Amino acid sequence: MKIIILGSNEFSIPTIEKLRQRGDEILGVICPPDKPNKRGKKIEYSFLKKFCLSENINIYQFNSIRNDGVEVLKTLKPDLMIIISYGQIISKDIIDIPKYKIINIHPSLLPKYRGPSPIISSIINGDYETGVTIMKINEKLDAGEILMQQAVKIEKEETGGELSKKLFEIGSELIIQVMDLIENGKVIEQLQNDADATYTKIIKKEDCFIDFNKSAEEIHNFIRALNPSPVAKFNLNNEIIKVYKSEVVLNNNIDVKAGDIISFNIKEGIIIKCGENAIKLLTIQAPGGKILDYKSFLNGRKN
RNA sequence: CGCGGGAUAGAGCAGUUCGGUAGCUCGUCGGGCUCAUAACCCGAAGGUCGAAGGUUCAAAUCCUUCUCCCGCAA
Repeated sequence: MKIIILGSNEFSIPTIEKLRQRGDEILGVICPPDKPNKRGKKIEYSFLKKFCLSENINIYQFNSIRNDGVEVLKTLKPDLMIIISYGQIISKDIIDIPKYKIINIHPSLLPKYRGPSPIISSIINGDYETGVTIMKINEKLDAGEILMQQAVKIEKEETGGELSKKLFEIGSELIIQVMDLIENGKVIEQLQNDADATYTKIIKKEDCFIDFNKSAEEIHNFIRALNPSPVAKFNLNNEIIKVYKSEVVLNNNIDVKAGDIISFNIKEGIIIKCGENAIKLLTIQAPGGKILDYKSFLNGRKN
């Protein structure tokens, strides 16, 4: 088939590679416009764009795909379009361009966790299982018919980044299976039950601050969900400290308030009291500094 | 040219203001103590001070240029 991919990051890459192995033709990859500047230096292309450049894949970039993209897409005459983590809303006239419409990899067991942050939300909620859904795009957000779905276990200490990688890897395999079914006319479209739908919100920077009134368990899940991006953080002596890894420490001392520092030394580590139990911060980062394990962080630091 | 921090031993840092013996903590290795230890004591190894040029009797430190890393803001 002639395929167009819409993606913004590296999670499209497994799918692109598998499609090429399968013998499909990638007409092009649509990715967002280059961000103008990073730290006042040169323009840095996205990982996906760099990959496409090195693999000789056509790249299309539209400020607004609804306005600028339609004519180009019509000209390309794709059989199928695949959306993998692309920020913009797709309008009806675009959906109708490809012969087999547009399908999407959504990293959750739809209709659960519709919206922009399904992976992070599932870890924050302490779920033991999530999944990947291949669905058709329609005008409503993440509400199209389900073509294929697979449950995936969430490992105990798995981070948001690790789980994302895993889910899109599995998603790329499901895409291949779905395409086989489409070609054979055997694909089954299953409606979502909107009554069961749950929704996730976009995670903003101000949402990343740790609330120490919550239980250590919840905070630990929050930290690993937001690792490596956008990263959980908290305020320590007017410095914003990012936290990448943590572990729960049993501590039900009533005399210590939630948010108080229980220990801050190399021997015992950095331990902060939470609403229930306490949390030990293992890997952290000060502003302007590198990501450090707690021993290195404390080492040269005058307390 | 968006704002800012940084590069010194394997790691984290001090020293740079005001030029004059390369330091601290951790780790590593060796030894000791101990029933034992990730604890404690003693000792050792480990450096082109990011790169290049300049000033100087003398540069980690002063001047010029460059490279790389990171935080914020978008």
